[in-house]
Amino acid sequence: MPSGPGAKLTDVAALARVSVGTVSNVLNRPDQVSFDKRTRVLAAIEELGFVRNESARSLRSGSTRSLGMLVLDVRNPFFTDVALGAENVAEDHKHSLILANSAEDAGREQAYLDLFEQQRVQGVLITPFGQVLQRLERMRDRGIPSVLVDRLASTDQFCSVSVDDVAGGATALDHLVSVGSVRPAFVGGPFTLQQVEDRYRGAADAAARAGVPLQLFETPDLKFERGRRIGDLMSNLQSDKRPDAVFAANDQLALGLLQSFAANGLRVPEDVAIVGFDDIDFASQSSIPLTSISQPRQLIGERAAQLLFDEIDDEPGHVHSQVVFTPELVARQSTLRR
Amino acid sequence: MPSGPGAKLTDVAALARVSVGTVSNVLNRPDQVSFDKRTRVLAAIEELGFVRNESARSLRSGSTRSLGMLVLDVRNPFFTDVALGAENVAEDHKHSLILANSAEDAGREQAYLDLFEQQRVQGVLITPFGQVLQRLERMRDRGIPSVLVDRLASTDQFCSVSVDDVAGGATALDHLVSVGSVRPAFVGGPFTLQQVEDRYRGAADAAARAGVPLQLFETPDLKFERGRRIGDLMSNLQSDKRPDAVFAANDQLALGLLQSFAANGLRVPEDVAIVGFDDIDFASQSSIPLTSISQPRQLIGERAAQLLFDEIDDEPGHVHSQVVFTPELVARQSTLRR
DNA sequence: AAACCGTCTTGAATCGATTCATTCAAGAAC
DNA sequence: GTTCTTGAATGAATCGATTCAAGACGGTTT
Repeated sequence: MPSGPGAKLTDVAALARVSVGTVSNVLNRPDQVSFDKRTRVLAAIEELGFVRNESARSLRSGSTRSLGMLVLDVRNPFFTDVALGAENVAEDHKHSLILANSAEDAGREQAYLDLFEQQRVQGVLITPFGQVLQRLERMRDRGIPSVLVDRLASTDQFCSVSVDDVAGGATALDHLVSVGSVRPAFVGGPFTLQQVEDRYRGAADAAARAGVPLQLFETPDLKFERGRRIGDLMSNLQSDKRPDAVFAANDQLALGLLQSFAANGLRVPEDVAIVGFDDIDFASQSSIPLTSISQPRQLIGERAAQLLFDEIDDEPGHVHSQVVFTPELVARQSTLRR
Repeated sequence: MPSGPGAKLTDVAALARVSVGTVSNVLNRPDQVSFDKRTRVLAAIEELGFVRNESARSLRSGSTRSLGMLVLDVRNPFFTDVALGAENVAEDHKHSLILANSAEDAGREQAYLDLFEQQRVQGVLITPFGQVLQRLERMRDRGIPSVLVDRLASTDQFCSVSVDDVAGGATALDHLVSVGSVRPAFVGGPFTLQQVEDRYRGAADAAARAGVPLQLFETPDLKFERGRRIGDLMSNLQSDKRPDAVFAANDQLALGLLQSFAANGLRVPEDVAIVGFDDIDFASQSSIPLTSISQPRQLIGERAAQLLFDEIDDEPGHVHSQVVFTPELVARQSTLRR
């Protein structure tokens, strides 16, 4: 019968009639302890229901076993997929991942970075929202490195893992033109998000090359509901003014548009074709499956975590690297009439 | 210019020419410190870039400022919404929420509970997967209480926040019958998940009352891909054997079914009507919007966190309570022909 | 001037696991 | 029989913030 709360290392040592050092060794370097003492200690641990106090452990040893991850929006499946990839790598390194949500709010972002510093996490994976690069540099100088996720590092001060959003934007627009669009539009915002900016720029360049105009619908966020509203707005335009194809800055927006068009009696893709970005699972699961620009979501998380562990383990000799994946078009029904 | 890594409390005290106790007071009870010392201390903190060491803090004070939350599947938007609600309440209490993902794996579930114990979290929010109730009781006896989320506590040993899944199941089936189904089916599993079991039972009872048979398609999980496969399987049935309506145990399954039916040329709802469960955002955003049984997702998370804080704060006099929300039908196009 | 009071401030003791220099035992080498 | 070597075990010192009993200070009252 395990007993009450709060057995500590010394209690275990007393019960097993060994020193505290030996108990600690059983916990951390079990092969350096003789068989019979080891078994005695393990039995004592079991009997007392001893659970090691992580605070004491990391205070003394000076290092925690955790990473912090700060994403723009936990409700966006893109980010939970990235987080999943990162979590798997963290687990391999026997670290845990603390997942936090800045919710596109600069204040929350700062608050969570405070928290990560206080907790002395070993490193941070972050999709930045506000102006945090300076702060991240400072943290790195104090021993908490970070890796930028889904965002190319504009300096050589950080590792980053991202996709080539400009190329992705161009791919999307080329595709729309190739299925016959002559009045394409871009929907997305805010343009302070680098991802949005880049996707737009890629699309705008491609449109210029193709000799078609690109209409712009700027939005304050990238949520479903926003897509719905923009969709309603477009649906009310005269058909010769209405875009015949839309490139949305992410899939949530795109799905909102899709639903709005369906509700307003517009046919997709005949009246309006749609391309999204991210290729979240729900894109293909939608009953008019959505054409999207696919990012290797889990892989992004995995690589980011690997780079972070490189920097953590290897502090002095570490060279920052920028991993850039090329996103791929996945053409589905929302742009392809059958 | 903030200096190097690792300024500690004593450094701050030295620079501000006060004692460590005073610095600690500035941090924790600022109103008990005179104005000029307080400003001196704050200036020193600023100058040194001091960040308090949470490990040391919680070792000495004996308490952390964090909750653990363990969900079945972070990739399911239902759970991220619940987590969001919980996180907001945690934030109000100046606690942070450590979000972890058991991924419907009993081993991971145990591992994360180990972690939470070692970290001495103040409490745990959990959607149990394996047999963990005994363990949770033991943890509570040692001072780490937990609240069951999306799962009715079968004992009076815990607080819980859930919805009435039996009623929800009945509502779903009644609705299908009311729109004309005579050959409804239930899709879901594993039945070791209480939620699945209850939703099925409610539906089965309702079917019996209505005098229709209820076909059962049992699944090993509740993911999209599974729904797609079951959908393909159903689509290949002869039309007089094929269910004319499906109640899926959650929305991800339902959306998989929806997509499969569309791909196989079955019309929804004319050939097959579909009801899901959870009413995640993507349910309504699907281009044939999905009828679903709605749960107050964020509210579930909020109430669960509130109950947990009640128990944390109020340890001796705490009475466990079961909050049960009644889920609501949200009828959309997947069951209503226009 | 002594006694008293409330408000600030002080600093040594403390939380619990880890570390590491030191001790010990037993076998190997000479 | 003595000295070395090796592997295991020991336990006091340590990590950094918090706590709290005790002290300092300034002002009031008697």
